Amino acid sequence: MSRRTPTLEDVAREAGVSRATVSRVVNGIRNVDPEIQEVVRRAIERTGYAPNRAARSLVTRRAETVALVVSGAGDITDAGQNAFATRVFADPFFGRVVGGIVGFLRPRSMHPVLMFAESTEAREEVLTYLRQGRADGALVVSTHADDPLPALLAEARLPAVLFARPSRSVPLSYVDLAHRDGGRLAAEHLLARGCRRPATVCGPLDVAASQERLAGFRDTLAHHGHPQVPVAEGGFTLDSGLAAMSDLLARHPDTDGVFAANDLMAQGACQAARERGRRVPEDVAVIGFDDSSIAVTCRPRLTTIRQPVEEMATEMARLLDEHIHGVRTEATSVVFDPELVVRDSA
Amino acid sequence: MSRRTPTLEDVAREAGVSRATVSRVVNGIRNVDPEIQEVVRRAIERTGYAPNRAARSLVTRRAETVALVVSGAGDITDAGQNAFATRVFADPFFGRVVGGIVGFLRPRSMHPVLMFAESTEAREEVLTYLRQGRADGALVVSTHADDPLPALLAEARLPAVLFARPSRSVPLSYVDLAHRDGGRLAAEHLLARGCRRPATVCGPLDVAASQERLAGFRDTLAHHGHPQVPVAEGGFTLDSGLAAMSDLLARHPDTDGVFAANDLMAQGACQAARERGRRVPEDVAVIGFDDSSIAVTCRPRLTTIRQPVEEMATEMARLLDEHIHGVRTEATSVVFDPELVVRDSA
DNA sequence: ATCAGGCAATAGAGCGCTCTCCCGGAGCGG
DNA sequence: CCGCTCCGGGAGAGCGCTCTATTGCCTGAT
Repeated sequence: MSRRTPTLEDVAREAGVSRATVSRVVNGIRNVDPEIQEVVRRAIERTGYAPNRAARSLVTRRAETVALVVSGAGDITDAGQNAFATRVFADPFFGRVVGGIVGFLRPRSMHPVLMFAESTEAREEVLTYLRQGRADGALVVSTHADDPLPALLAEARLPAVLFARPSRSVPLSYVDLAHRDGGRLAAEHLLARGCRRPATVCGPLDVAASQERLAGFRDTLAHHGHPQVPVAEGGFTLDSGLAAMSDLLARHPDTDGVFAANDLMAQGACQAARERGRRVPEDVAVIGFDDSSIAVTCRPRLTTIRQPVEEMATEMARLLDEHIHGVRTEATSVVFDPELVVRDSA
Repeated sequence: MSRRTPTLEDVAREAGVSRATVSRVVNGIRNVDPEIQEVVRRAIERTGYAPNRAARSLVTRRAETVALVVSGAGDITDAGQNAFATRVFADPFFGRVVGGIVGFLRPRSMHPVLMFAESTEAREEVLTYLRQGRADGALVVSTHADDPLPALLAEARLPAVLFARPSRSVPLSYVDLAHRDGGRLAAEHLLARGCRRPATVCGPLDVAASQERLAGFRDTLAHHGHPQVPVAEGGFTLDSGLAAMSDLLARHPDTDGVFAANDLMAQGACQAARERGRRVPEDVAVIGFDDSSIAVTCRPRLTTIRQPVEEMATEMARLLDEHIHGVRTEATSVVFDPELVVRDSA
């Protein structure tokens, strides 16, 4: 009737075997007599034994945990800490990332530790966390280019995998999308629908993905007789998309097709178009990017370029797992293909 | 030039003191000669020492980690695992919860482990995780009433705090909102605007919060001469809100004010109203609940009942911390007050 | 009968840390 | 000058687990 939690020792005594034998049964390794196995299993049941992870980690040098780091650039004030978290998850994109990661980790009984790294101290804390062995590696999703975290991780030789290619080359594995192809698909679709005056609400140009999407869009249009394409830069938020679209329509009232670099901005663009008396898609076609949940919930439903975020996130987790277990040693990149999803907005 | 990570022993040797002294400096306990403190600190710096958490946890019996469990009822298939995660985070509500929790944990150098418990095995895993001492306690956010997890946690005497009062009484602390007052505020606002035919798109009626919001709304209207109020039940999603509103308008075309039990459904209700040729708020006023990010991003911007989710989440973390450290032993509830936020939709 | 070889199970040495107990010296009142 | 307290510091016993080395036993070849 002791209150303390049972240990291997207790189970061993209960089963009348040694600690080592119980350990083998628990970890399912080496040959253990099936009969004894059963005895041990019953003893475990009876005592309600659960192996102490700290003790195990101490000797295996594995935490069986990975950190999921949402990383920003710059140095936000202390007050902005939880605002950052709120803002990050306001974008359905991260939910999909989490979903994909959990999909891989879970069957392995692992769970991600959620960390935010938008300040220098926060980044330092991530490094410390990993160095202390509380997590075996990090999955990093940067919200901004010029995120210093990847370089810090690489320098400290800590296992990590990034979502998207870092702006400065860093010897870490990453998964990415062929953004340029996404821009191309958007351009081709607008042209196919007969748009004469295409334009784009691009993402922040300090983000590589934005540049690529824009480049793919522009290049394709240039090949089809549109050397100049009106561009307005947004910040991947609904508001910024709305503003950029207003700006675009003010400067080029005859715009009849717009490629927005993500769905949130596409939604904003639709609202701006409506506010200025344009019908979507009749007067102006709008095409988004990501195929996030809002693409189907907003009206009109968005035609968009699908980014297989879940699969990409799953691949991240797989790569990290391989790095942690030493199966993979070289930094690797895996690039996914975008896909056009036609709905109502274009 | 050894490759293995430095231990206390190494630092002690480097500083010319004992292991115990270094430990004291690291943990900042007891009086250590300032001079020696400085010597040790420099040794730590030089060796790049980071205390091994597994070893520390082993002796302190603390993981300094809490689990953030998003729990659902029922028994979803394996394939639905990451879909569940994706869906959960599609609701901006959870981002706010995460933000509030992180806001409390972070200054304490703690980080939440994200877990999903929508199946029996997943729930078992949460219990095992805690029993193994990988986390010191759980913060539970249930998506459905009749979630069996709280009872399991209480039975296992594991520290846990819930978001929202559990449907069946369970001896665990929780934070909640005065939902009834929220319903009352919504009713009063609609009446104040001069609505004659109020109705409501309520939430799933197996959720206590939905019932309370509905009750508060109904009671208040009854007091003001509206004994019968049309009700359509939704599922807290945009689609369900849209469908419920369509239904409502079909059955009661003269409806001129609607209280939707969350913002997502309010947004759906606005879309349904528009599809049926009603202007919002001129023809029909719509009032939401939560004051989530979509309340300000959707058009028209939603008048809504604010739920201070971040503060509630912070309080959850605080309560759990107190339970873990034995400062608080009795299960406690903290109830927050809702607040009317007037924007454009009503 | 002897002994190599293989397999099941045990013994016991740590993993890196905390913390209690102990010791030596300084400070101080009697 | 003695003995007491106080305080800074060290020694060492674990925390609960894994894993290597080892023992004991049985089989089968010599």
